[in-house]
Amino acid sequence: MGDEIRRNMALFPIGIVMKLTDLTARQIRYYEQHELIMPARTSGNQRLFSFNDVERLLEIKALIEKGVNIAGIKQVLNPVSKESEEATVLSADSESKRKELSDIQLHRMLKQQLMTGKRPGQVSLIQGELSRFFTK
DNA sequence: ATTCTCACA
DNA sequence: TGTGAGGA
Repeated sequence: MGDEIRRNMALFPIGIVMKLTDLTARQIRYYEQHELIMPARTSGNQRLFSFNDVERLLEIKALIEKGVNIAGIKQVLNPVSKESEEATVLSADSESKRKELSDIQLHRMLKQQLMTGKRPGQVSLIQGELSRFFTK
């Protein structure tokens, strides 16, 4: 896994990212404020995005179109803690561990469903069951 | 020509 | 989220 450096290499300015993602500069900056992305900066304070940032923005865009809000996206997309999920499980006691585990499984299922765009007839699950995560 | 931050007749 | 101001 070595070309991860290439994918995380800051390359393009916001103008190009706008065309690549069909998002407005406003939206891109807004998502950054909410820590959904954290692009690099040039010495002149200009944002520089990597391939990963762009892909991430595309995922965010997809989720927003699915009707998911920032809080929800934070749950589904969490690069800020790839191992925090497991850490949560490891640091939990037997009883809460069972709960945390089911949460993580549900978490992954929801992500898969939202990203894969499955089950057209159960959009209610996205607003109902998912709200459980948004609120808490 | 581009992007940045801030603020809202 | 849009949009315009004012600066880099």
